[in-house]
Amino acid sequence: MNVEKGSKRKQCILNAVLAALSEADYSQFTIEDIAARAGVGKSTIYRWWKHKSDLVFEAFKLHTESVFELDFEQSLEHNLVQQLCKLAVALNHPVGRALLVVMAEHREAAGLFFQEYLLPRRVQTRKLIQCAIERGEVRADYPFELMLDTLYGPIHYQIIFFNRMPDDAYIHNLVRLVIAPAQRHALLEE
Amino acid sequence: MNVEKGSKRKQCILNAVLAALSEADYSQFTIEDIAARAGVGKSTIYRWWKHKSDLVFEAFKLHTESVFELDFEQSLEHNLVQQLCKLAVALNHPVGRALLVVMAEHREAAGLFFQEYLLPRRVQTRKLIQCAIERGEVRADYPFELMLDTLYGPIHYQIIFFNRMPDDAYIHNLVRLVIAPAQRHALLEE
Amino acid sequence: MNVEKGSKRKQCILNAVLAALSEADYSQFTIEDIAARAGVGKSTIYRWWKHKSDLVFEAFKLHTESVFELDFEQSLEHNLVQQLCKLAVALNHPVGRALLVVMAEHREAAGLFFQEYLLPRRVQTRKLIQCAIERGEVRADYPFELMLDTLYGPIHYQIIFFNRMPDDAYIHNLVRLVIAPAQRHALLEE
Amino acid sequence: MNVEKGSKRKQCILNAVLAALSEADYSQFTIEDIAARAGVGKSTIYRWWKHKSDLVFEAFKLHTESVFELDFEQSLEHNLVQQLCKLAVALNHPVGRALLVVMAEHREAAGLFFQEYLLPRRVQTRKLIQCAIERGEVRADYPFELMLDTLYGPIHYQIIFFNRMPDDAYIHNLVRLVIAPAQRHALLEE
DNA sequence: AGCTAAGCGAGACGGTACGTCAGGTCTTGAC
DNA sequence: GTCAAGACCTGACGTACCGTCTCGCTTAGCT
Repeated sequence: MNVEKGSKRKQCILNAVLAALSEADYSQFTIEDIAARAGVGKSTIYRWWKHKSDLVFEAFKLHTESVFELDFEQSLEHNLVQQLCKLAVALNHPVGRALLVVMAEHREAAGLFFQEYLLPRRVQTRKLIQCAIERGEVRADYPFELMLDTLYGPIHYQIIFFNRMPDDAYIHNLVRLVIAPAQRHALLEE
Repeated sequence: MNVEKGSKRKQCILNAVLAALSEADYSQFTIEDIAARAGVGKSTIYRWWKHKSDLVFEAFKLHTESVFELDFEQSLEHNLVQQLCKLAVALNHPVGRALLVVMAEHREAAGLFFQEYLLPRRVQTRKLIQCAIERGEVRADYPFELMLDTLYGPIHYQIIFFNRMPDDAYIHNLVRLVIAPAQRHALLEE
Repeated sequence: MNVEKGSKRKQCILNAVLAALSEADYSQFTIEDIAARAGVGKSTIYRWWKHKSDLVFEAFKLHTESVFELDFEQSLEHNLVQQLCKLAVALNHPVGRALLVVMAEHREAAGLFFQEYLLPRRVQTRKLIQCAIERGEVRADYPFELMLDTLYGPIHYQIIFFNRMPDDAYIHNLVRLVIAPAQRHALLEE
Repeated sequence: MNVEKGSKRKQCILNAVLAALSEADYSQFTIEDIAARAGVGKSTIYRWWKHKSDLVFEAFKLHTESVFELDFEQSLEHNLVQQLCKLAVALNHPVGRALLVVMAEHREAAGLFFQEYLLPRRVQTRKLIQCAIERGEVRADYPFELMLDTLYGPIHYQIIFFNRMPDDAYIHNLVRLVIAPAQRHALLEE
């Protein structure tokens, strides 16, 4: 099929993107290099992706498909720790670093990507929280949106500013610190 | 004096940087434009700043001198709210946006800038916390480093990913949420 | 066709070179100006010509195609006068002046150009001399290589050092003076 | 004295020029390099020489003072051979090469230099010819100006175009070929 | 001997052109 | 008919020198 062929090519190009970003960071990432690696003409790339940034977005999606998977059977805390660990690894990986550059560079594109990809994942996490509430793990009247920012924010902050990937211990401490009040209040109010 | 003369020119160039970044974002920010705005040869810029990133760093410093001023007479909460508000404004300003791009792009340069400029400011905040401990505002045994990440992190996260400047209400809520446990414990332990 | 298309653009660039050199001398001759005149990017020029000198060489070839045409029906003297007259005009033209600068500046490139372009023309002149010998115009045992230097040399010398284009009278006298011995001996030996 | 001091400095600069041109050709010849070599500020150079070309002219004069010395006791032929040999060496030396570049580049400056320096030397040679005429070495009615061009021209021609320094044999043959008619005619008319 | 003014080194400065590079568009020939 | 290959225009990069200019520091010459 046409579609299949196209898909095959797209896949090939995205693999080249992942390979390129794994070898060097975003500053040496060029379309021409990707085309050469993929054995493809530049025009073929531009046929499907309007900008270099789109390539990075898509590569990041490919690279982080599993990061946002939740296990509704497990506790909220366990899920958050798992997710943040995977997120930290993903963001610290060259592909994630590239994503951060692109997000910082192209505000509108960043906004779109956030709306279309990251926000829905966050919605999933909200659903998880809802479950936790229903299971009595955390109290219901708590600013969970804000709480999520205090979880996701520090991960990004550490990577960009401290230039350091938060390790498991950091993330464990972070999660415990942040969800404690939501739990403690619950306990207190009992 | 030599110093004054040099400073005058440098000042002029940095003003051009601020002007340029105010009119358009970092992607249209070019050395040649800065040189033209400042009425200066390109070489004069390259004589003092090795990279475009250095220009941005310095412009950011200039632009945020007052952001990190603390008032040790006031409460910790008040200081944090004030500082985060000013930080949010500064980061959301084109100069701050440019800084974020540069930090994401140039890891090493970012590390240096963080060590030399941002970390010392954070040390000041730590001192403020020490005061607050001594004044009994907050308990002593609390992971304040981590707490600071949960304050600074969300501000950056909101700006980069939500593409939105946290407003005063957000920051008030954030600070209250984050320092509450440190205070509550203190109260509880009395 | 590819060739034609490329040729068209190359032609366009070479025309720009000729135009530029006609308006100002080699010292104001810049690649950027050529690119602008030809409505072409700089890189397009650099794709085909490694150095500015190559542009000048090629422009000179274009400009002097007819200079070295010989008429084997005519006498040696007549041919030499004709050729030297055309050569004088060509060298005195801005394009020729530029060639002289480039030849003086880039010895190796000059050597190549001489080998590949000027020497073959000189070989033609040698053939003409051979004809003249066979026709009895000049004697066979004469150092014609050296003689050619005493013809071409003064033309260049006048242009570079006297900054003056040799006129027809000068060239007539020169040729007569130089070939007389070759002829006279022939006569004497009869 | 002021003059002496200035002279000392000028000498020092000219030595630096000769040294620089001996090590690399004119294309790497920069004022800044000369200033550094001479341990002198750029402004000191520009105080005495308006342009880079003037430096080359003066260095060439310094370098060729002895080239144009004639020995009126010796025969015309001997003098010409000697002079042309020395000229060939001088022109082939980097300083001479630089002179050729500058002459080709700056027509007006070249004209001035020719008028003020080279032409007077040629006048000396004319005087020598006058002696030769009076001594009966050569006939009086001969186009000696043109003849001189056929001597000097080929030397320059060989150096610039053949990129080859004429050796003694070449020069001997050249001189003999060129002055033979002037001598032979003299003989014939006796 | 001390003082002042010229001369100087050092090198910053505004420019101009360089040659390179990559982005994103457009063309072409082969498959 | 599609697509790799790559030519093309654009525009910024960072570098190298130019010729001008300003700065203080010598240092000579006069008091």
